[in-house]
Amino acid sequence: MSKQEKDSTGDIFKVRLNKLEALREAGIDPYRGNCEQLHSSSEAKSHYSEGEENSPTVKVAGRIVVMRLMGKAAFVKILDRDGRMQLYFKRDEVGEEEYKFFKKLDIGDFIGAEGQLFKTKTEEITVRVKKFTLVSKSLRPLPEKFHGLKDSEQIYRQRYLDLIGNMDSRERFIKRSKIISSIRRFLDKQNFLEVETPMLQAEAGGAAARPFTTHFNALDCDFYLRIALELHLKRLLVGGIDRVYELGRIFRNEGLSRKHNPEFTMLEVYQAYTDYRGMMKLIRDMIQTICDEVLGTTEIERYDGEKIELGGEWKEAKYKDLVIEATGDVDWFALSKEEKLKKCEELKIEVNPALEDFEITSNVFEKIIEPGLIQPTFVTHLPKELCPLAKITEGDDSTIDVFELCINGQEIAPAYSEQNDPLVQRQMFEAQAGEEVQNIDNDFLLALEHGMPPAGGMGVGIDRLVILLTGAASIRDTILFPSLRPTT
RNA sequence: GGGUCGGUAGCUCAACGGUAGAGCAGUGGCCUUUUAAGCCAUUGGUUCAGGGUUCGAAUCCCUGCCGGCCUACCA
Repeated sequence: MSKQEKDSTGDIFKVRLNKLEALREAGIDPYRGNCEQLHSSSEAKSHYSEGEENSPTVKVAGRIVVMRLMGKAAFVKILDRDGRMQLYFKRDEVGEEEYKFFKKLDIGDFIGAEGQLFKTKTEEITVRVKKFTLVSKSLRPLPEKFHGLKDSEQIYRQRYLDLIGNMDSRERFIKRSKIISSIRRFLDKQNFLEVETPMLQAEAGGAAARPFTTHFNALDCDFYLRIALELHLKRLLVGGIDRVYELGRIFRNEGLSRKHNPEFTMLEVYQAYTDYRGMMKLIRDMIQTICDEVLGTTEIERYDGEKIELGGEWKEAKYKDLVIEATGDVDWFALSKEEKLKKCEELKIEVNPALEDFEITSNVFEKIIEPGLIQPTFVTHLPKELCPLAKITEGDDSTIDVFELCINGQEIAPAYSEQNDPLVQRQMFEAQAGEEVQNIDNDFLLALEHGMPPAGGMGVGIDRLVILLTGAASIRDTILFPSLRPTT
């Protein structure tokens, strides 16, 4: 097929391949060139000073995302890490031959450009290009320039296209990274030590979730991907690292939803010589510091327009009081199991009748109370069955010293006064394990028997925190590459 | 796993039983400050896949694949 015939097919990829071939014939290999990026787009813009003669020369680089050719001059927008920047190409400035070459560039190509800054008549700071270089060629078309990429599947599978076309998505992910670095700064400043513990574990403990299984060839035994960070971090408390945290990925082999991704990022923090009340202050300070450093406001607007205020003191409420309030006229906790089930029916809460009493109550909490906790609320005094790793409340052996911080209708962070009595801990494990006694983490109990200082501990689901702080509609909008079924 | 909605040009979307279209992108022209630039011309389709109903299917039915939402599972 001749070049002419290929061109007439209209297939963009083939047309671009031909352009690439033509460049190479002319002695230009766009994948061999490079350029200097002295300024990012926003750095360049910050160098502008009124009056073009005062403005310095800048060297910028990025991907062409918009091209507006007007005969002998053109406006182009490039995208770099800081966003978009406009370039102005004029035949009389870059030279006739160069301008001819420029006109053959495509949207999607990477270029480097240098020139003086000026303001257009609509006040946009723009580079008046003097010299430019093609440094990488794009062979595929970009998504539509105005609407961007809309197809959710393609957004997830080809996130790079989403990041090029959808600036709100791009900004959300930048915000995620800034939130995480803000968290690290906050904890480091208070002398917490960041550590890394095993992701591959012979027994996946610290939570009640189904783990992913893998095989460890060298040891010839099945291993699990971790489902929590807790048990290793507490071993470090035993080891004398009395302020410790880990921020990393954990894996739970469970359903996918708007609020769940099988691999997600967890922060767990342990501080000795404090308790769950100390954790309250820590998490509030931490979130308010993020608001200050990253968002510049404590007021969040959700995707549906509802406002969340994160400033000031936060509400506190006892679990039991919330349940009684939500279930109305009767004392929920005085009801028999049958009466509870009946009440659930009245309240239109689907409950599996085989569940234990406290599980039915937990269902009520998760289905009608938690979704209503939009403003930050510390829910305290949870029933002991829900958290086998925490201390029993003094003077009330039915509850534990714990809070669950709920914001945006989701659990953002649970925190405990950590159980450090090795004998009580063993009992709790045994009661929970029932028949499956072999699953008890004896190595962890051995560590506890050596003595663990009193401590407050906390887990923060980072993805959900990012959902909250960015007003995202789904966890998939906060994870660059969410889990999807592979395409064959 | 169940329910439900969707999959049409590279992208954003029309057409909803009667010849598959538009805008953007692309290609060829015009245009020396544009802002989703504009103007003229023009290329581009196994309508997700496979069956069925029908004179005729993108459209109706069935099965499958992929995804969204809801739900289930879920410390």
